[in-house]
Parts: sequence; C-alpha cells; structure tokens
Amino acid sequence: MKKKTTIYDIAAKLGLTAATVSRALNNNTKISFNTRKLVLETALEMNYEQNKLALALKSGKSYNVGVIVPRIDSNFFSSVIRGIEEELYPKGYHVIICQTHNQENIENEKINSLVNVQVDGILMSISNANLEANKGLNKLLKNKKTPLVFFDRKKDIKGISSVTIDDFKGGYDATKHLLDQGCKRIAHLSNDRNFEIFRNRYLGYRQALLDNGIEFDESLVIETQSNVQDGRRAARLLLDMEAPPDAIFSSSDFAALGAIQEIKESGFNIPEDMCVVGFSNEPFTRFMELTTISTVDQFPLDMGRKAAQVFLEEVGHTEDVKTTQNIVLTPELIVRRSSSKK
Amino acid sequence: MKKKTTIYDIAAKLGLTAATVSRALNNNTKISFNTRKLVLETALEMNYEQNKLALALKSGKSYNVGVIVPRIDSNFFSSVIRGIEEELYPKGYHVIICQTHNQENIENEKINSLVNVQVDGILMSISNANLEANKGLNKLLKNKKTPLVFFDRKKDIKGISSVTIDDFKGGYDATKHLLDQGCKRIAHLSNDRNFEIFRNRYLGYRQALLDNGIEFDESLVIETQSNVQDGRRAARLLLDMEAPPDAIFSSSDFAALGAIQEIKESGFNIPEDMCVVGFSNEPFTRFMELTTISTVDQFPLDMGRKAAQVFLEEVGHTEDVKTTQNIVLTPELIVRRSSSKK
DNA sequence: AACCTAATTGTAATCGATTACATGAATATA
DNA sequence: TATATTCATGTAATCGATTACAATTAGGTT
Repeated sequence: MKKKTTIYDIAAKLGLTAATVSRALNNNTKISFNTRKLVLETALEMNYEQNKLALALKSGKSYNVGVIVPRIDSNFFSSVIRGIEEELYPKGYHVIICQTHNQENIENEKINSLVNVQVDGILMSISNANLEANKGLNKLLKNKKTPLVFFDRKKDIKGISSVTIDDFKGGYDATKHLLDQGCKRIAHLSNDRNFEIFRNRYLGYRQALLDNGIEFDESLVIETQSNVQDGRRAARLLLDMEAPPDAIFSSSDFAALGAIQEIKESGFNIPEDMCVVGFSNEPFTRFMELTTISTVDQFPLDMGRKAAQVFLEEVGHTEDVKTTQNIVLTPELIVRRSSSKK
Repeated sequence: MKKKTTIYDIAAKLGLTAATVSRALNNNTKISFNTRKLVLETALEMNYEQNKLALALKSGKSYNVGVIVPRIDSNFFSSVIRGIEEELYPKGYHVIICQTHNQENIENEKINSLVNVQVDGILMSISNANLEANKGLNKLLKNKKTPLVFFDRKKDIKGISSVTIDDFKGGYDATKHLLDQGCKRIAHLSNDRNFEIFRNRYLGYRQALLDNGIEFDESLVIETQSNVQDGRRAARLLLDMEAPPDAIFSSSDFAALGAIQEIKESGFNIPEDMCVVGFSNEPFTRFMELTTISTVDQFPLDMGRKAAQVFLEEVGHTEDVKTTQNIVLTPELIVRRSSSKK
C-alpha cells in the first residue's frame, strides 16, 4: 500500500516545481508545450489523481451538499434524493445524506455536522415544527454562509428558497373530486398541522367544502401518523360515529390503506359505501388488485431536480445578487377505483 | 456574511498561538487550566467550529464513505442505505450516495470520483457483471488504499469483504415450499445470471428440484428484468406453452406482481391454478388485498448495518492485520396467499 | 552593445488544522 | 547556589493543492 502520488512526486521526478506541475495539469497559464506534455504523461504513468480535499480546503468549495430527510426508506424521499443526485452529480457535486427520524435534536446535530464538513449547501425537508428550538438551523440562518433550500416540508423564512407542491390545491382537488362523486360527509385524516404541508392539505379540504356549500365538521378531522395502523384506528373511530362519513381524504397513502382495510373488514364496500383518496402516489396504491387507491402525485423526482437547480443558482451567484425562489409544483390528482363510483 | 472563525482568530484575540489554541480545544497535552478555560470560552463566544476539511487533509481521514447502488429509489436499496447511515453516523462518518443505473461506465466514473474526494471506504452493490471492463474498480483493487465492501451484488475477489444473503437458500426454500404445495412444474423468472445473486437463486431452484426428483426443464426458466411489465410478458409466454407450469418462482417481486396480473386476467386462479413466490419482500407484496404475495425477505436494514460494521473493522485495523469477511445473512421465506393452497 | 519584451518557470504564501521539537520560566533537588 | 526537572507555550513543518509575484532566459530591436 503505497501512498497516492501528488504533484510534488511528479515535480520531483521531472526536476520541476509543484507549481509548474499544477499549472500544466490545469492547462492554465503559459506552460511550454513540452513540459505540459511531459507532465501529463508522467501524471498518467504515476497514476496521479487530484486530491479534492486539498483543493476544497484551498478553494473553500467542497463540492459536497447535504440532504436532510426524516428517513430515506420511503418512496417519496428516496425519489427526491434520486432527483437531487442526478441533477448535481453532473455538476461535480456529491450528495451526503442524513436522516433525522423526525427528532429535533438529531436534526439540529446533523445540520451542525454538515456545516463542519464544509458542505456547499443544505437541502432539507424539515422535521422540526417549531423553529425556535432548532439551534443548528438558527445558527445556519444567522450567518448565511451555507445556502439552504427547503423541499416539501418547509418553513416560511425570509430569504430562504423552497421547492414544494401546492398542497392546498392537492387537498382541494381531492376533496372536490369526492364531492363530485356525490359524497356529502367527507372526513379528513390529517397529520401534525404545525407542518405547512399538512396544514395546507387541511385548508384545501376545508375550502373545497366551503366552496360547495358543505359545512365543515371538526369531528370528521382525525390526526394520524403516516402508517397503516393509524389509518385503521382512524377509520374505526369514523365508522363508530353516529353519523359516519361517506368519504375519507387522507393526507397519507399508508393511512388511506389502513382505513380501506378496516372499512372492508367491517363489511362495507369501497367506493360504494365509502370513497377514499390518499396522498403521495406510493407505488402500492397502483398495485392494489380490487381497490386501486386514488391519490395525489407529488412528483418527487421533479421536486428533487428543482431543489438541486435552485441550489445551483444560489451558489452560482455572489450573495448580494441572490434571489429567493419559492417554487411551487402542481400536484396531480390520480383517480382510481377507491373513489370512482360510476 | 463574515468568514468562519478559525483557531488563528482565537489565537490572535487572546495573544496566543494557533498551536496552543488547538491543544486547548483538544484537551490534549498539558495546557494550563486558565488558558484552556479562556480558549474554550472565547471559542464559544466567537462561534468557532472545527473545519473538518482541514482536519481531513492533515490526518488523511475524511470520515466520508461512498455508497454505490444501481438506484436509490427502491425499497431494498434505500433500506440498506438507511442501515448504513444509522450505523456509521454515530461513529462520525458521513454517507455519500451514488447511483449507477446499472451502467458500467457510470459506475467506473463514480468509483474514481469517490476515490478523488478521499472517501475512507466504499460500500457498493456492483452493477457491472464483467469485472475486467471496470477500470475504476480495478484501480481500486490494485492499490488497496480504500477499503471496499460489497453488499448484495458482489463479485468474488480475494481480500474483499462482502455482506450478502444466502440467495441459494432463498431460491431453494422458495422452490421447496412450492413443491410442498404439490406443484410439479415450477417455472423460474430469473435475471441476468452473470450476477451472483441471480445465479444463486437459480441454482437453489435447480437443486430443490433435483433433491425432490423433479427434472429440470430449461424452457421453464425465463430471463426477466425486475419490473411489472417483464413479469407480465414472462407469464404470457408460460401460459401459452403446451404444458404450462403450475407454479412460478420469481427472482423479483415486481416481476411476480406482473405475472400475477397476467395470470388472473387470463382467467386463472392464484394459488389454485398457479402458485407464485417473489423475492425481496417489497412493501406492496404485503398490501395486496386478495393475493398477498409470498416472497423472500432479504433483511436489507441488517445488510446495511453489517456492511457498515465490516467497513468499520477494516478501517480500524492496520492493513496487515486486516481479515476478509464474507458474511452471509439467512433469508426468510414469507408464505402468503399467492402460494398457500390449503 | 545595450535594452526591452515575452515566454517560462520558480518562490513562497495560503487554506485550517495538528504535532514533533524547541524554548523559557518556574520550581525542585542536591 | 547551581543544576535538574517540570510545565506551559511557541516555532515551524506538514497535509496537497493553487496562485500572486518574482526571476530567469531567450530573442528581438535600435
């Protein structure tokens, strides 16, 4: 195991200086044709590879970006990350991933950790609903050294760009669609509405009801986590009501699935007795055999790509020219069996 | 946007040397209680954070590892990566992800790229079936500077550790199970058998047939990619045979799903007319309403964790003590509706 | 012959840390 | 009192690149 060759090794071998070697390798200033040729050949021969770490220290650019997500093993987040990686790699960047598992202190810690390894930017889907508690994020915002781009789960912060989908529209369209199917009492499985995304889906749901003359009923909104079990529990509650709903708009596909399971096992039919619409277009919603699940596509791949593009623009500019972008993608309602009465 | 504070800034402010500051911060050698206290306070006050890039250059350790996978947006790979991240972060490492999309030249390129940013190791699921063509990998193997650990898709290379599952056993158990259900003509949807994983599943399948007195029939083995469409196509071929099979063991859950769809649409019943077993335990296999899909669990989270542990052991040792580990996890057959006749 | 210019290459600082070795002061020992 | 020892800190090299500035050489001009 010999050490990697450096420009000093090449210089020594050729009786030159590291400076000359560096210049020759970079095709930079006027280097005579002969020495350039010689250096290039020798570099090849000695298996020289540029040490990007040294370059990063010197230039102040690490060409690494950090991506922070609650978890990576969900179709949504891994698709976003795919988009980010595919967009950034061709520009010379590497993607460092961090998971928070929705824990504030971990998020805090990972932000600091990324800053310390000198990432050129951070793209994150924030886990931490209350901003004040997040010291890492606050520090980041305060000294404005590292560009930050939110995707999906964002916070409204002046000067910080974001790429999200129009969750309000997603909620509105889903609800409107259910109304169009003739549903009158539409329940909503929400999630922590301290997050903009869940609040907006909820608000879209309410607005659609309002616009169509249906009175909003607080008792039809149930807070659930994004998993099958919670969906089941919520459906149970709804079915046991004196006046059960005739439709459910769930802010999560997993909760929608749980609800569907519970409803069917209770002897009801979908969509005849109850229409269901989920959110995210997880692969399994399409694969169901009887009741393919209507849902809202968030275009995670595009979201990742866009977030990466916004980052690239921000690092490209000097800080005084920087413009804040708040890009909002348009979601698409995908109507499937679980909400198609006709 | 002011610059980040360095130990020189602290030193200047206190009339000390960077060396002293460094020592004080590291609690290292004998530094007087007073100056240490002073330095620590000042560091806090000036928002000092260690520049890991400088440290990495000096120490030769970047505390970054590269993870190379065909793609990240599949449940299997994202779960492995989750395991890797969770295991490595507490030890101070960051995870850089790279996707190859099964393209040899990209794999090649990304290996080089990771080496250049001085990763401390590479964990990869190899995309490139023929080793000789992969210059990047060969260079990596030749100078043995960067520890390499294969997971899932490996190549047998002397001195290179790996973490895989026992694909032979997976294939064997699945096939044996189908035989136990009374199936006599069992087809196999394989995949490129230049990859060990697919070859081993295939070999396990053959051995199970052999051990149970069933003659192997070449025409029942169909090569498919891991997607729904290819599964459909394969099932169509099988159904159109003069003597169609009565069971399918698919090396992919997605192909299994496609096959199931095609079979059902052709008017056959599962599992009565045809038993089906997939591979990977993708989430949707559990979520099916009528025909939950039998499959083989590969424990991706454990695989990622183990791969990370192997890496940690390898970097921990000096190179002469290093021992090669080839860890083989045991897969678990999960019997569901698609293959349960009784 | 004296001077100018352009073409190459070298010198040395820099990025931000760590650390072997040196130094000076204070204290302990003989 | 002279010397040895310890303690605390400074000096300077190092990791591997880049780059402003300096220096050298060759050739051209008058």
